[in-house]
Amino acid sequence: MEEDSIKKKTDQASREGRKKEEDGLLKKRKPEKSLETVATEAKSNNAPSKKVKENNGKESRVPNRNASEADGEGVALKWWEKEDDENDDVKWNYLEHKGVIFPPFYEYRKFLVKYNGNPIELTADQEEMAYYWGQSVGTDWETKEHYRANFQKEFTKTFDKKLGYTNLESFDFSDIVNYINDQREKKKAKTKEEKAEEKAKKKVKDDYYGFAIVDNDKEKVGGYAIEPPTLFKGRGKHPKAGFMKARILPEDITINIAENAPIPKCDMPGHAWGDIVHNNEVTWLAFYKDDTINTTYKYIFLAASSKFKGLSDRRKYDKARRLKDHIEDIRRDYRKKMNSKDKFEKQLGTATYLIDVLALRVGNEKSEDEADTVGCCSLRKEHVEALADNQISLDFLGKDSMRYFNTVTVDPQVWLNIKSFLEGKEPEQDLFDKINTNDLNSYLKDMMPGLTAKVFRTYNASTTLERELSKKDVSGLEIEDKMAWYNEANRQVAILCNHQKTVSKAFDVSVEKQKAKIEDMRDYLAELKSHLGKVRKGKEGLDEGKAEEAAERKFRQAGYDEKMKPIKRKFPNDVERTQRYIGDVEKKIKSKEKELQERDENKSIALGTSKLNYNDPRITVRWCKQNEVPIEKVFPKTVRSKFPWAMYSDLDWRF
DNA sequence: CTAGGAACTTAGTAGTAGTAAA
DNA sequence: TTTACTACTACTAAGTTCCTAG
Repeated sequence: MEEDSIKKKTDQASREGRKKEEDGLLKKRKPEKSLETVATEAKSNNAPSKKVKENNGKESRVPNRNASEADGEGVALKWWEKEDDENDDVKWNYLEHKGVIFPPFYEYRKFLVKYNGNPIELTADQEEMAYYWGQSVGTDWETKEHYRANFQKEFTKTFDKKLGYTNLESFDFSDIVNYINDQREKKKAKTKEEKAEEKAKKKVKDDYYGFAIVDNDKEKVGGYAIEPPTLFKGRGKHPKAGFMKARILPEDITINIAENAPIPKCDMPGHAWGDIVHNNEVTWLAFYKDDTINTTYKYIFLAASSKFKGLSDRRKYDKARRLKDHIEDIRRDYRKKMNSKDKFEKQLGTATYLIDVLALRVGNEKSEDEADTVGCCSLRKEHVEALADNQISLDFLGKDSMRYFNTVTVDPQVWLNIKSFLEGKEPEQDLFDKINTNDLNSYLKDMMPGLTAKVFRTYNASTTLERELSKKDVSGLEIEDKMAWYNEANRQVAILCNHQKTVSKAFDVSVEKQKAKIEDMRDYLAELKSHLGKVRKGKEGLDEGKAEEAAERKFRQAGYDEKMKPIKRKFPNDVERTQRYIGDVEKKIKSKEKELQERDENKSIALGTSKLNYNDPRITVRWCKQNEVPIEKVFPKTVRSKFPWAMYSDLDWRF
């Protein structure tokens, strides 16, 4: 079941590819079922090996193969081994799945809730809301002003005005909060057996809901669970954070299946799907619209490992690669525009420059009901400053309200343009007042078919990764150093794209501990050296117990608890071994320091986003092959399962 | 030509599972 | 074996893009 080495896969793939060409078998081969396939299907009851009658009398189809398996077992023909005809208005000819699963209803427990110290009665709906508030107590959400205010508004308006229950602070939800905390404790205290049992239950659900049949393939479904109602937790200062997110019922759901596929069973008694459609020009399996928090569309799609996702992902990267052939032209062109007398052109050129050079997002308009975040086209004067020496400073909240804060030297013409665009404007006025995202994308389309602003992020990310990786020949290095180098290149991409994560609360504490431990190792090193001197002179060496006691005392004085133990002391009574120990400890200190430094550099940078969405995986695969780094060292399981199509790229592949 | 509907990609966080260190 | 920390995954929010209707 373990994945083969990449090399083996490549050989196999190219062999098969060649064979097919020779045989003229590029056309769809009738897939034969291998023994393995049959065995797998028999083992997992997810594959409908018997024809099952569903409620509309249609029969479930038996998939020929499991398309989500990338390990080569029992798969007759994989989509990435076929030519991409690019023409896929029709996404499927057959689609069958089990629909979605709903969260349990709220259980009305009649908790004791007080207002100004007096017990009050809550209806089931009120209690449910209060319960969701209780879930926020003790988290950061509890103290967020807008979240509090919105919840207060929405919750208090459910009461009769005459009661005067208007103030969130005056409510006492401790009964609810205690219950929630109890439940959390219980969850933590679960035994191995209980956990295993839960896991088994989850697997049964996964086996049932987690797969769809698309044409002849069995495909993995993405998230099929309907989001439970709760208080909306929008990022940043979202105007609607703290409001109730509605409970979704089957009537809200539209199911998309083939006409001749069985209608999935609705798991909520007394309810029925809102609609059944047979739209084979889209890839979604189910969808609903939620109007409680603005208007949001939610979809059930296939998982990232599916053909639908993989094919469009590969197209995305290939489009970004195509940009390579146009980039010089485009850069020349937008620079020309930057110099134009026409203000529209001037802004178009300047904005394109920022998107290309700083990897900014295009920045569509947003409504009043969303968090105030911006991208390139929606930058306002207050976000931009023209400094001396052709430098500009950008400071704004981007997607997910992540701060983009950067001071860069730009092209002199860009600097002049920005300065002029800023002139005479109020802080809240748009930097680019003559253009919008539509103009920008139309311009890009003219320069290259299919080109849009986001392609630049993919292009620049992948280009950066490839360039950074090639800056050093790592072939002779230890595997850890190779990985460190890969991560360093990955880091450069993450910085370019401004992919951040919040530093965990425990981070500083754990860094302090690490430092103290390194300090302790240094002490030990000094002790070893002094011990060496003594042994050389034939004198009695240091005492291990005493040294450890002293180190222990030092830790306690610094306030560390009992669990924090100093490094084990060993003072051998011969020169040779002592010297070896010295070498060992020195090495250990160095590696720990390096580790610490890396942790610090990475503490607020998220590498995963670029790995999953921006870096053409074939760059990584090639680099790994070239440097004999097993792919699983840099691509965790989920990443590998997303990119089966990339595993075959060989040594001369270039982005 | 604009607003907003529809479909799809990209994003960070919380919590859990896995693993290394002690 | 326990603890401490890291790595992953699940979840769901927040973008982009394309399109259509008014």
